[in-house]
Amino acid sequence: MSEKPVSLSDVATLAGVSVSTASKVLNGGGRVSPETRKRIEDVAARLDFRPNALARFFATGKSQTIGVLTSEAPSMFAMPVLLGAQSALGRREMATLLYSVQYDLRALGDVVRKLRARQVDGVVVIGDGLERPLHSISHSLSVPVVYALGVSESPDDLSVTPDGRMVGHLAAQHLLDIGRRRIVHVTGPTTDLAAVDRVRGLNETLGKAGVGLAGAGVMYGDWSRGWGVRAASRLLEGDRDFDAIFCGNDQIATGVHMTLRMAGVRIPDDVAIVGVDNVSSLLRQPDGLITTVDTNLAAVGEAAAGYLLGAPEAAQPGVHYEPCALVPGESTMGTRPGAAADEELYLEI
Amino acid sequence: MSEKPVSLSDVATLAGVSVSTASKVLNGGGRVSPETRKRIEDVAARLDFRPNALARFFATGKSQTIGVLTSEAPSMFAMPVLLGAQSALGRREMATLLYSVQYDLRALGDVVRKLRARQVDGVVVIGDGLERPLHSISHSLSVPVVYALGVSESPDDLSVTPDGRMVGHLAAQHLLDIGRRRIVHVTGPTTDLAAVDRVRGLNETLGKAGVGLAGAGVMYGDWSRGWGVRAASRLLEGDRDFDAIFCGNDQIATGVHMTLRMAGVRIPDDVAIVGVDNVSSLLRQPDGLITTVDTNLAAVGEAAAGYLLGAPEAAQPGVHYEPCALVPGESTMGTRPGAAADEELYLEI
DNA sequence: CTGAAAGCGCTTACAG
DNA sequence: CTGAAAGCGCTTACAG
Repeated sequence: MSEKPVSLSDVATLAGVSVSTASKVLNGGGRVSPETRKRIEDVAARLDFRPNALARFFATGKSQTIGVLTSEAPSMFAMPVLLGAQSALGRREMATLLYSVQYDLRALGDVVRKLRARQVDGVVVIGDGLERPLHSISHSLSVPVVYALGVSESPDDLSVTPDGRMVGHLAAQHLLDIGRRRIVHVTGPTTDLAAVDRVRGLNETLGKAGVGLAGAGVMYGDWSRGWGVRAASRLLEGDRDFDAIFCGNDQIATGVHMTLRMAGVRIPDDVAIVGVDNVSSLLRQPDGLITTVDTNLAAVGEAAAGYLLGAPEAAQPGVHYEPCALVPGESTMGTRPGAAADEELYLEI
Repeated sequence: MSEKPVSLSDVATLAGVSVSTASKVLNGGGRVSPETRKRIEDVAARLDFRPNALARFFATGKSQTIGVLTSEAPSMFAMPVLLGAQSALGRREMATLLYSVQYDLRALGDVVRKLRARQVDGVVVIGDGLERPLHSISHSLSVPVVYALGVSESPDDLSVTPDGRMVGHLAAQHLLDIGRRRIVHVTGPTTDLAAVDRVRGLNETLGKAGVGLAGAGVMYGDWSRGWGVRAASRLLEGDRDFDAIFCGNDQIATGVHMTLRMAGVRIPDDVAIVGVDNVSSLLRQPDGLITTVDTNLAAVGEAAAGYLLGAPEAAQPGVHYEPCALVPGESTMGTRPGAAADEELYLEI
């Protein structure tokens, strides 16, 4: 389909001016007479002139490109962050160069070389949560680097991550609001700072209300549905003195939900459940079954891109926390009247 | 911490040759005496010479970059495809330029301009399943375009997507293998080709075994957990003459699972359940609870990249189907002895 | 086997 | 307000 592309000098020639002047006009700047300007703009429009970005990058030494690093193992939580960042970058005419790497030093070294060779103007490193700090690559690049969905090992770096304490605050406040006072917490590994932050927020809000955690305290495990199943079984074997379970994520909440219902526990009447992550919505199949805290991952990505492009030297190093939001569902609010109309199809085949 | 970068002419000077010769050597080609070659390579290594990619792209007119388009709304299923493509591209020294767009014509027009301005050498369009055909942008680009996780509206385009019939085959065969004969199928909308393909595969394999679907046939609905809950409730209200449920995805399977267990149905003893997508593994929290068919999304992305780079004119237009794989879990195999050791921690706080 | 030279299409001081 | 010229760092026929 491509005719040979129109160049700046084509435009200049046809407009009867020099390339310098044409360049100046098309980049919006400089003192140029209105008539000349208009003539050039008209010709450019008529020829559908598209500047050769490769030539421009070369001439300016800037690629108008941001490198985005993501972990090779596909954690779906990185996706919204990635798209949030891409969207914010796109708005500023920046392109997104994606690299997926294993976060070991050797692979990182390779990718840093590639980023340098391509002269990226900045880098966003997307992590995989707070279980491990992210290797800092800032010292091996001369352009700004921001870390997202994870925290850099170096305190001199800027990291953006969901506000885990706020997750705990929102969940606790919601459960208090619906009158629950005997709350237990089932979550992931005690070594994962995401779990720890949520516990902290939970305790802060409960503490203010003069309420303590019910039962044996926090049940740490892993992040799987299977752990939710097992944790709920244990709770059922105990004194059953609880009216709400705050789960560290939606997978655990699903496991808990399955197990409690199987035991005849009514949800939310007997026990309310809150999860975290809003997974059903991430899967594009929102069902409102489980009340959850949405960690707003797109905003994390957008914020990271914003810090990168905004005023890199102005943004304070350290960890920036993005606010999250509670998404009410049936596991705390019950079924709303009128919901779940039976509009499905039955079909013989 | 960047010193001024080393240029090709620095290398040439220090090696006592011309830039032409240095260029030839460093690009691996040409007739050059072994001594000269070695001298240049040594100097390049010593100076840690990294060619300026921007200059090279400009000189050659090729950007060594592939544009990857993905839908703006973050469907997590696109993530593994994206990473698979990026990984295959990276292996060939190609970079991945990511654009997320709404798939409407106007937004597509904009992004096509950007892709052209940046002189991408090819494009992968990542779709969002088979519910709608993808707009074809091939005619507005002079470089090859491949469609993944979706099918282009144009039969002249090459599309790569998971093999939906094989999903049905595998699920059916697995259920037959474990002795089930009264199988029902609960799936998504009848308008979604992914659902339709799976139904077709299911019927083919059951047909060969002389088994028909149990009950009222295929239950079409949506892809949500909520639909799984409602479908299972209806089945429980019926004659209960079924010993297996093949669910169109894992969300539906989870809803079905919750509901059956709540009703005291034993899984898999009374009813076996199979889902699709291997979501728990995509979430990096595999739990083995539900037998599922993994659609191998990373392979879809890799295949798309492969067609793009391989021999674009050799690859036949049309739809290419990537094979998928069954991942057995407790919902058909029961708990394996020794599994689910109770290694979690209890912690007071 | 090696090198001088032109060229890729743009930007950017600088001079007029 | 406008233009001539140099330069960005590499590749690529071409001549020797």
